[in-house]
Amino acid sequence: MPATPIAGPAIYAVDPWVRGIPKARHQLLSDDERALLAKISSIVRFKKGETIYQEGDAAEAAFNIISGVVTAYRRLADGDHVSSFVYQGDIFGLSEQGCYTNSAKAATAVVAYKIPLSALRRILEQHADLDIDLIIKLCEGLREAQHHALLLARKHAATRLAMFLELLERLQIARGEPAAEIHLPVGRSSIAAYLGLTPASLSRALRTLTSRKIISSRDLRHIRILDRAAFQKVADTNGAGP
Amino acid sequence: MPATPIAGPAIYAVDPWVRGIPKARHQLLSDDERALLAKISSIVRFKKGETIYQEGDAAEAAFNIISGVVTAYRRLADGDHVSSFVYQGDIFGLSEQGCYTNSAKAATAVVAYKIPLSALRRILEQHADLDIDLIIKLCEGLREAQHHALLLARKHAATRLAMFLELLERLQIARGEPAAEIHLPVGRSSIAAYLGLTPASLSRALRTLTSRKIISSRDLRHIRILDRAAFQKVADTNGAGP
DNA sequence: CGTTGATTTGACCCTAATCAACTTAGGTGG
DNA sequence: CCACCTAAGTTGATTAGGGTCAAATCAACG
Repeated sequence: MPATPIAGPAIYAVDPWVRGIPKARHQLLSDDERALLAKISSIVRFKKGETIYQEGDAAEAAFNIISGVVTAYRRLADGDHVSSFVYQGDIFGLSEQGCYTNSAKAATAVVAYKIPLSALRRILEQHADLDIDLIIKLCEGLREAQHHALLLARKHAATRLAMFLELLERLQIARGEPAAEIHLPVGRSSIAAYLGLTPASLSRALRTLTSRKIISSRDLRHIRILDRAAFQKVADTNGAGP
Repeated sequence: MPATPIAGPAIYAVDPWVRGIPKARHQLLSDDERALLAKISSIVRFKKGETIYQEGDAAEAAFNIISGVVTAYRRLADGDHVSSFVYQGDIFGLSEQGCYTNSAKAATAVVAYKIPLSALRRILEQHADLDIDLIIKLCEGLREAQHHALLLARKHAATRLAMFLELLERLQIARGEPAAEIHLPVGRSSIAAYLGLTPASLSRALRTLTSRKIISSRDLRHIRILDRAAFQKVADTNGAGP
């Protein structure tokens, strides 16, 4: 046996009830619970760009990401809308009446636990602790979706972009990664689809912040915040700065 | 004893797992569960316009609406953003780390169960059935928040408005109310804040649909869809019709 | 019946969409 | 390892649509 075997599914979240260090994310599942879930799940791998499931497909399983990033999106007549970027320790594969409500594709190479819903339901009926963990995680998902809506309600492209970068940075910190630089998990068009902008507008917003020396980008996937105060102002207010 | 005493909190939702009649909403709680919850809750009343709690307040209780409509919103530097309209059978009062993440005010006169979180947590640890009901309801809330984000990502005011009316109609049907006419629970400015528009733009969007004979409004709170096909086209596509 | 706040309308401005041309990045095969 | 090829991203010119601010109308309430 290896020294650190994979213990089983892991759910990371901020506790909705307990007061603690701001945004302290922790592992919700105990070792026993992880082992329990491991017994009913299988490990699956997806190549970058691969479709995991599509909106409307019969939902047989939920997924828990071990590594990589998944894009959850909906296909519309006029292009895609990205609902969320799903990271390690997150869950995806929500269903409504037995069908997935959105599509999912691997934004990077992905390794995940695949948890059949039938088995999951059985376990949830038995183990109240597990239910509570799931409730906590769902609360977090709900808050994130509401944050997304808040972002989309902002009227200026630069504000939306700044809020998004702020979000990525927060997630990075919560994951314990270095946060000097913000890492973009996906390409421009996916970000634009998340922000409700066209790629062209996103590009311009990026240019605006860059030329104002508020941010700088090392390459297409790495952004650094140079002027925190100005950045915050763009993220918070709608009006353009002086 | 009256013939139909108030049985206790009620949660209505669409089951995420079981396939059934499209969008069939039903009562999740059994009589026993409702009685159990009733024991720890109190009934509270709010006058129209009254603030129920504010973002950042210490969260001591969740609420379950018996009658009336509540507006959940966030206060921003440049006006309010409405996250959701909460109806009978819904729950509100989500928290993060012991604090409410948004504000809530009564859009109409409201009667609700107030459920202390401490007692709720205790019950949830015991009763796995109840947890599952809550999970189902949270899934529904998540889907709704994602739908809201989808709506806000649409670029045309008329499209957002149509999607919103569609939503209200769907909810009305789910509640078993007559759906010949769509009832708006709140005033224009709240709707605008939900749609990410200014009241002026909302007014114009309304006018556009009205003058194209797609909808008509009896008064400020009642709208009727005249041309279903055209309406659907506005809601679905982004491009303007001929 | 008047007062107050909400809603509609108008004139103008400004931002992001559009469409298209151009450039860059990244992957492929020689 | 480099040249090529394709998809992705950027940039420019133009336009449509919503924001803004202000005035006028309407509704609700006392």
